[in-house]
Amino acid sequence: MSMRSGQVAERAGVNVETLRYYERRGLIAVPARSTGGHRAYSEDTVALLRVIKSAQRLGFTLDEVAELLAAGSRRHPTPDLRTRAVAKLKEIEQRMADLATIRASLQQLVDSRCDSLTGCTCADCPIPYVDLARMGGAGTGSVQA
Amino acid sequence: MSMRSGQVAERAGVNVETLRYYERRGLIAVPARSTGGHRAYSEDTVALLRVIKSAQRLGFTLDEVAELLAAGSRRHPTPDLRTRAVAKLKEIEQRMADLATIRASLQQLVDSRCDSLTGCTCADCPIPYVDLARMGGAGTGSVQA
DNA sequence: GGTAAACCCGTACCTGGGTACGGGATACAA
DNA sequence: TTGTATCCCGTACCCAGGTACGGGTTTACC
Repeated sequence: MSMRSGQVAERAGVNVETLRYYERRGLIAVPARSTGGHRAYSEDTVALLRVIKSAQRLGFTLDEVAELLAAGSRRHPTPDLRTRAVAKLKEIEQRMADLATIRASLQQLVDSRCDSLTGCTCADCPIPYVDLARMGGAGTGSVQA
Repeated sequence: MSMRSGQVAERAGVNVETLRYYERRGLIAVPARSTGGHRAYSEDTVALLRVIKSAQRLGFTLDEVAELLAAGSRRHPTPDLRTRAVAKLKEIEQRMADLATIRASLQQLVDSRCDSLTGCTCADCPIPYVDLARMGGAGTGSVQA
């Protein structure tokens, strides 16, 4: 019982084009074809797509997901997922720390009653001094579905 | 005492190309030109660039910075900056909350001793169920210098 | 057997914030 | 005056993760 791309896409909640894109990226296997050339997917593909989306929501990039999938398909897998999850956890925490710094600066700006980026007349204006250590680091960090 | 683009860029810690880019985007004024056509900037430009970079570090996009600058240059400015800062604060907090959710899921994954995205044999495997409410929302949220 | 929906392919486009390139002109010092 | 450092301009490219387009098949249903 094979499924066509549209069905798979709908059931996994992704765009049809995304299937082709993932195929190109090596995230999903090249599927069998009908006599006419249409892709014929197995049920597993839907589950795999859900796993990929889950991993993305956890903050893994598609490259990382591809590696994890490849590692998982080898027998006697290294404890790669755990290792990477721990590393990712650190990344996430760093990003949260950066956001906390930004939040503090913004809060200061609000408290000080600034009303203009340039000609602000408030005493103790924080704007020129906003200076976060270590910015420009790792992660642009899109984390979305 | 006007400065050339290279000097301004160096003093503000940005690339020369970035000056042209900001000019195109309307973030900095179109500068005067020398007889030969070279841009002649005033001292203020350096300060403005620093302000722009500060605002970026606070999480504002260049479009938002442009609007804030435009609003600030009108006399009797509305308390626009404060208003937007408050809104941005909410955005930042939402992003932090999302990251906290991700962190919790990752932590669960680590704790449950998962070792494969697909064929994980651990009891209580969280991977297929990672499901963050409200993802896919507002912010890709690059926050960098 | 007709027709409409779904599928095929390659390729271009999108967002955001820049950076790089190439060929030509200018500025400044020796 | 000549060298060379800097600047000019338009345009293309970079990252990630897709999405859209257009023209041509195939499948499914009546």
